[in-house]
Amino acid sequence: MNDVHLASTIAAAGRDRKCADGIMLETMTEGAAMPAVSATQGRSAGKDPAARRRAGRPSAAVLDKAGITVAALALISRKGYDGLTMAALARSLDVAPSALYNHVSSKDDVLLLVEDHLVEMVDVSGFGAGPWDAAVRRWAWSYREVFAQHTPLIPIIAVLPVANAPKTLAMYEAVTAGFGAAGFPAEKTISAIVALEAFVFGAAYDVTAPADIFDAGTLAAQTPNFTSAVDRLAAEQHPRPADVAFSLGLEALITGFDALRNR
Amino acid sequence: MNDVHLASTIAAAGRDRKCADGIMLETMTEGAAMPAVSATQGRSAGKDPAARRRAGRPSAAVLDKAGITVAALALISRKGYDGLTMAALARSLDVAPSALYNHVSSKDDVLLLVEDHLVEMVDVSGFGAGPWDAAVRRWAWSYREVFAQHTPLIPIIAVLPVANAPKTLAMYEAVTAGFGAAGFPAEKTISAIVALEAFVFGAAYDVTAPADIFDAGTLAAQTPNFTSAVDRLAAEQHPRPADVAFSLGLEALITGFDALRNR
DNA sequence: GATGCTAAATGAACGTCATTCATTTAGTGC
DNA sequence: GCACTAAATGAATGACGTTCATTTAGCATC
Repeated sequence: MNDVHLASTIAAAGRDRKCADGIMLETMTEGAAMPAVSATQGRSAGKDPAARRRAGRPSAAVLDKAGITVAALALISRKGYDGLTMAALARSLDVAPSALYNHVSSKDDVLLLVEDHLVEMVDVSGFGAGPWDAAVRRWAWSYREVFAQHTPLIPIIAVLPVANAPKTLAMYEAVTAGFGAAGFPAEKTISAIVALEAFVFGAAYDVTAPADIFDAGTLAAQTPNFTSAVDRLAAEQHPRPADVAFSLGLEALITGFDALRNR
Repeated sequence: MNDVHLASTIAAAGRDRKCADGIMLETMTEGAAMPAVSATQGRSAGKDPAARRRAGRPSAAVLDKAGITVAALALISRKGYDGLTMAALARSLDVAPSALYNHVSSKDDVLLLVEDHLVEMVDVSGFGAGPWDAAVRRWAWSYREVFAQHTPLIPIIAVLPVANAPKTLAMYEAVTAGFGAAGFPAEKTISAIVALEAFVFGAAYDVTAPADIFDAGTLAAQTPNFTSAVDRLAAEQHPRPADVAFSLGLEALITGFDALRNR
């Protein structure tokens, strides 16, 4: 009964990784590194579970954090978060499950890598160019869009110390700078961002909710006000009701916070 | 690394259950029913795991949904959500784990029972008495307070069809009625409630976040704006920073929605 | 009053999953 | 050449949710 997410086009867009974070240094030692790298990315449907490579340290490292992150993302978009098991992840990388633990300390650590990768897709380009309210609007919509496809990460990111996620920290820096440049009072900036983020996370869940979530069923007779209000909303025929609620709340927050700025 | 919740005084308040839902009819047949009932409520730290009762249907039913709900709540406040396993729940009720499945269909079903019980503690008493904004304020604060202690339920309640949770539906009815009585446009009511709820759920996570969540650590030098803003907030010495963000966002939402009312 | 039906318990077993540990092998620094 | 560490395999472990066969109790029906 846990949430199964369909393949998301957004997640598939995260294919363009530059050159990893650090570890890639060892690839210069010998030419045998190349096939190892292609194995990390290309051979996802290898038929032999783990029969070719014998025990012991291989000449070129098979795994690194960047490769694990990409494989996890691909697995999630193919099978959803229920399909993301350490065994499945290992199989998609053509290694034994225990090999993963040389690079990550736990499954939560994998989720953290995924989270920090996804944050890069959040659009902060509006800050520093154009008006403040448009920047907030663009940021919030894209933020919600990304995590609506990855709601199982929300409980993690919501309480995650930023020191553990450099890309997430970079996003906060960009947003904070944008608030400051727009004349937002410094002592209220973090609180405002936290409030906007809380709204974004909660709204991300709404996107994935079933269409009939507000159908009271047999109890409709006992909830006349609620049922009537649901009908009134349905009569408006919005393609995505969650968008209406998100827009309504976001505009209220933007208007309210806008009034706090000095200019 | 999953969330461990400390014992909450709120959860302990759910002790007063009336008399179960239905099944209690059979207790009139014989006097042996009494010890069985006291076993459900009183003997929580029974030393014998399940040795006294022999196989087969007992004279008086040992389990019912209300008893399972209360036991789950007690277990959660003692051991947190990590401690809520079907085996532990069964042990606290002095039954075999498989016996639970005669009354609930899955562990998620147990969580749904808990959720619907907790919603009763949300304060909707402001609606129908006093001004609209005060009612929303009281509702939102109490809603956040309850679920801050039960964040693992948020992914469930956020996408839960209301027909499956009668108490939750009752809450929506009360809030919707309050909005209508205050002149809120009917076609926007559900969207406004959904937006407020999204904010509440997201904010509930913030309450449980570690105090040093915004400590950038070694990366502080690369994030001057963010680090400075964090320091400015810290200088204000608020006892609970999450409350400041919640208040800031909630007041903006209330103000924004207030402007939509007809009066 | 025997017979069947269903509800509600036990106890054994299963399958999945994250994680650990001993072992093997490859490269690096002294 | 030698110790040390990194990175892989493979086997094993321990939870945990769930299912299934079995047993027993009460109720309804003929």
